[in-house]
Amino acid sequence: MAIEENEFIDNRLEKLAGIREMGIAPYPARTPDRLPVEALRSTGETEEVLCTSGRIMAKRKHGKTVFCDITDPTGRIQLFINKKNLDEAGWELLGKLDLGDIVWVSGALFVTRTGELSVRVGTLLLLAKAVRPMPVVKTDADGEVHDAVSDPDFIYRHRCIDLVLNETSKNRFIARSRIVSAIRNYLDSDDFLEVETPVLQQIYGGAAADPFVSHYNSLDEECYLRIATELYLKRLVSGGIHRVYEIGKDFRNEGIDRTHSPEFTQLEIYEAWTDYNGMMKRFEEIVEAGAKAAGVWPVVEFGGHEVDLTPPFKRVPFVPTLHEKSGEELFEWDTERLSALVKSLGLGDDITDRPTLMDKLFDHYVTPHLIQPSFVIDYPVELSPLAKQKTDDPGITERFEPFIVGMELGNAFSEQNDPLYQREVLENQAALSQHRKGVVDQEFLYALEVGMPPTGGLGIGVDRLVMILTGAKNIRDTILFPHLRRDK
RNA sequence: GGGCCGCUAGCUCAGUUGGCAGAGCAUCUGACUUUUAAUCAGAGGGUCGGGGGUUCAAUCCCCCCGCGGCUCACCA
Repeated sequence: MAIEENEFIDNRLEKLAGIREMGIAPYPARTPDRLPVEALRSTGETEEVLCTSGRIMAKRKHGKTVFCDITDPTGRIQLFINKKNLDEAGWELLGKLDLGDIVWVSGALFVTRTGELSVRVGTLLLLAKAVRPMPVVKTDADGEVHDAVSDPDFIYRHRCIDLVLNETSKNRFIARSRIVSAIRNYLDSDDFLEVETPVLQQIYGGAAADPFVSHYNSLDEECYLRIATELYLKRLVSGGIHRVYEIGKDFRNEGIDRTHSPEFTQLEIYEAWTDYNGMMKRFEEIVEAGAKAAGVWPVVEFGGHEVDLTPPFKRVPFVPTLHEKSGEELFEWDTERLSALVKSLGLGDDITDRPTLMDKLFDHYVTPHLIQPSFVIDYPVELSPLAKQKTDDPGITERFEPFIVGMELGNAFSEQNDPLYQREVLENQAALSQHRKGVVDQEFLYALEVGMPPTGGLGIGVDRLVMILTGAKNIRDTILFPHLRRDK
């Protein structure tokens, strides 16, 4: 398929041809020595000839003088290009340059009479000709941005333009990278081992979600993209890797919305000789490390809320809080009455599954109040098949979910390590499952049977944590290339 | 999947109670040797998301479809 034709591209292709006719290679392989733009700026006025390179973002022509603004990731600087300072070829080349082209320049630095530090360009080289125009965004003297590219579809499909034109977007992805580095650094320096477990799995588990299904051609076998790393990581704890974590993509073949992406980044950590209380501390410290890396420690603003990230986070017990916020002793109600209530609240019709009813009611009555960082603790056992029960109350599990600004950021528990109990729960669950009737991960149970020490486990939705720490309102704004329907 | 909103020039957006389609920026031509949303003079640029219907006439009204946004549902 040839490049599309339009007035702008045709015009640039003509200039490109003209440049080649001049004997200039428009896409040279090598960049002569250069300083980053910001390094040049911080040098200030000097007679010394310095070099830099960047993308032409603005061009103001004044006859025999042309001003250009060029940028690189470090900043922006003005070029002062005067016919008398350039050789003839350089001046001719300038006439064939457009906004978006990537150039290299050398020259002394001086301040113009309007006070702008500028490169008095003596040599001008083309490093890459842009044949497709980029939208032009201008900022006026008051700092007001005009014609910003804001169409989300355009931004998601053409992230390269978003990153060049939208500073907040670029900074958010830089922050994301630093947050993830800080988390790794925190865990690595506390003797955790980072591992990689299979993405393609024959038996998927560790969560309740529909998987993406694929196929091994050479084995002629169905396989699944993982929905969680949990079961593999616990096998490693059994194997004596007592502090272990993985950061990677999980895939869930379910709805896409503001807080759900079918392909998302999950951090799971497992630590022997501790329990869910230990995991609460880990979560608090991970948030602290991330917030410091993002430069929002200890208070971050999100959606009009001042969120205080200072530990300890509030502990919110599931059942008492549900009773308090709803004003009813819901846990004492029979299933029929709960179902009717859920229906009357418009949360779903004909739900007869007790755990699901409880979950919905909790989401309705409690979750919206969890603005400041909170751990919802002590979930009913029915909601938590992989968690250990409390010794003094087998109806409650040692489990928590962290919430910030009403958003669930993860899930953690004192891991169930009783192999007989775990087998029973998983087999019962599998018998009821629509997707994989009777399928139980025997290797996981094998590992528990061999013996797994008391262990705390914690999963964190990394994209959502990045949302909180960078103010992103949609999970897609934390993912460089979010999934979109085919563009037709 | 449901509801609501949107799709007009390369970009940001007006607009037409149904009657030859508009602006700013960008582009092209010209002027200009310290400008910075440069300025001035001129020019070009559109399948008004796609298809069907109603009508003398549809970008506008109706139906279907596509893509997107918000939201509800689903989602450990």
